[in-house]
Amino acid sequence: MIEISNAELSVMQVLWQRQPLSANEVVAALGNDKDWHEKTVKTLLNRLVSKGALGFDKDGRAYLYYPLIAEQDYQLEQSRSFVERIFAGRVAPLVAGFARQNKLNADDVQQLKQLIADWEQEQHHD
Amino acid sequence: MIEISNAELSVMQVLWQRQPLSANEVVAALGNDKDWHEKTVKTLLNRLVSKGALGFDKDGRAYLYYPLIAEQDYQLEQSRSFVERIFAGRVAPLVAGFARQNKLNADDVQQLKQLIADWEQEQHHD
DNA sequence: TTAAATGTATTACAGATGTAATCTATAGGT
DNA sequence: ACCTATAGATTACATCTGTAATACATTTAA
Repeated sequence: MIEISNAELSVMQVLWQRQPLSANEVVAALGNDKDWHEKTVKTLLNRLVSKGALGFDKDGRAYLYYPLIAEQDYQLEQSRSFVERIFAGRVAPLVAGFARQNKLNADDVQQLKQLIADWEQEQHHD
Repeated sequence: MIEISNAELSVMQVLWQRQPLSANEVVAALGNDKDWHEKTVKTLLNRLVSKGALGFDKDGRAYLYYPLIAEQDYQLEQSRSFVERIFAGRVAPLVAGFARQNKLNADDVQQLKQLIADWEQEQHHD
């Protein structure tokens, strides 16, 4: 399993949004949120390539980077391991925490209801 | 915010289960799951005390350790920051991932339905 | 054609973390 | 009253991470 650090994740998220991007484009995209030196971003790109999380094509002397792992796969694996570690594998208590803190909005609830409906539908299928 | 590392978390979880415990009792409790040297566990206890995550009372030359932060508070904060980082703050997509992977069981769904019912109830009382 | 600019690669360095070993003080046995 | 076993404190050390600076190569402007 490829380990992606917090800072590296921000870089991945830029490239999951739009790809491929040159290093400078990544720097620019991060500029809004992060106050990182250009050199820092280049280091992160480099480490992500070493780890096998990013690939690149050459465009003259510059590289165009793109993700080698899908955001959804990453999200699934991270969710699984987080819920395992913190909630002994059960997701409901996590949602309960959000509910208790009024962190659920109508959209969330709507989506959860739909998920439940789908799940129950699935149970009936033979 | 106190940062608790992965290894340290396992120690906290033992003490959230039962408290207070001597270092040796913690070592014993961890013995089932982890293959850690006694010295390693002592180091983790020490770091957790330094970080303010554990306190202790003296019992002769030994210490009896107990958590200074509540498991529920820790879970809430970790959930919040995880969902923020990975899912832009919305919890429903996380649950959707579990659903897609058939990681929801009837209990989970039952609890989610209850949460939703409570939430909707709450919306009504002005 | 040569020098400057710019892109990537390499090196840097402090703090956190995993994983202990060693040091020091003292409770308890003889 | 001592000695020894043991508990906690301190030190160790490699790797990962955040955060760059410097080195090196090569495109391109003059």
